[in-house]
Amino acid sequence: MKLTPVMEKFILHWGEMGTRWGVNRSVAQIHALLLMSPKPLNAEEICEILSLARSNVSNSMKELSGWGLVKVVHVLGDRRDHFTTLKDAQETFNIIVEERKKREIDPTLAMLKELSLELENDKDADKEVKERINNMLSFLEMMTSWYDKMKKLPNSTLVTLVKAGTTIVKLIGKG
Amino acid sequence: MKLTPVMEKFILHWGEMGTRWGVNRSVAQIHALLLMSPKPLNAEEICEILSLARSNVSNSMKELSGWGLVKVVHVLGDRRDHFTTLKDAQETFNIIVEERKKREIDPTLAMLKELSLELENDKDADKEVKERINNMLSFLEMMTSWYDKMKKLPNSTLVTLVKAGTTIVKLIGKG
DNA sequence: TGAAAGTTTCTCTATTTACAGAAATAAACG
DNA sequence: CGTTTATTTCTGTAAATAGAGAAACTTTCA
Repeated sequence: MKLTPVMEKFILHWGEMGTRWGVNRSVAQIHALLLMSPKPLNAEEICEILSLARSNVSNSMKELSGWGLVKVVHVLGDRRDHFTTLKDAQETFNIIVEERKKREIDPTLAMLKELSLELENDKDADKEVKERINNMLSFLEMMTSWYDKMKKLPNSTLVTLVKAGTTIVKLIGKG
Repeated sequence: MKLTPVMEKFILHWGEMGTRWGVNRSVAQIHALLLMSPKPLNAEEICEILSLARSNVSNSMKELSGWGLVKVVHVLGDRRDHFTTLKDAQETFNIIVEERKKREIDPTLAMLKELSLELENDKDADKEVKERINNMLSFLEMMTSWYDKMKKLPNSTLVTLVKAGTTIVKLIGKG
């Protein structure tokens, strides 16, 4: 497959952003390539197109699978694995948000719960500290329980809700 | 200042998570320390408590200022800078989300706009690619414009909205 | 204005992470 | 079953990042 200039720009950008999103350049570039590719690609093709080592592609595929972002498919008469990724922006976004929550929020939530419990049975504990820990904990709990509800909704409902954003605020009344 | 076991746990955890959140351990530890500290701390105190080099603290303070997470205050009769951070979870969260959006979303939004424009004036461009770029672009635009509206609301309204999450869905009707 | 106190910038090293290439393993087919 | 093809794991090196300590610079006050 030959990359068009647009594809190349897209892949390079995605690769650079990858580091900010918590994955390395290779992983993000491969994801970008699969997003652009009209058909599933095998590992060898990915190596060639992106000039990456075979092992690097292998490991990156594993990481992308860990994120749930790539699927392995097979082509008739070819025993090699071929890889695709979801092409829908919203689905992709949902997955990334979910995974990042797991990695970036859940451990902190667990830690806060633990500390909150410890502080409860601690008569000498500083009142201010107790208060702040509990403030963080209850804020995060509120946000995550809201998120859990939202993610159960079908995407179409979410779109409706998001588009209705301003209307909702008016309905509920400010404050 | 002497750290209690709870504070220490909190600081160490925050430090570890920092790397996942896109800041280094020192920066995250300092932020955690300021979150727990009952009073503003000067650089020297931070060095001692966290066993960090003076220069490291200085650079970290600069980074935290860049995030808008710390404020410099002065104590009467002391010429040294003293540092505090917002103690409210929601405010802190708002700032972090805003900053991460700037770093993690905005550049991609700009890139997609650019590519979308290029593709528009390109008769030979692959139709599929065009479609995917535009799908991503319009999804991100929808999300960010929703976010821009939400962030204008006072926190209390946001809390109401989040708490009313389920009710809203029922009001709007599924789909 | 110069000594002291405070802060920042610079330089060098240690640590971590990324990634290529080789070796090892596993699967498929004749 | 051995040979070919595909994939993964291992090992070493390069690159990036973090962070200590020294040097340079700035501010404050006597």
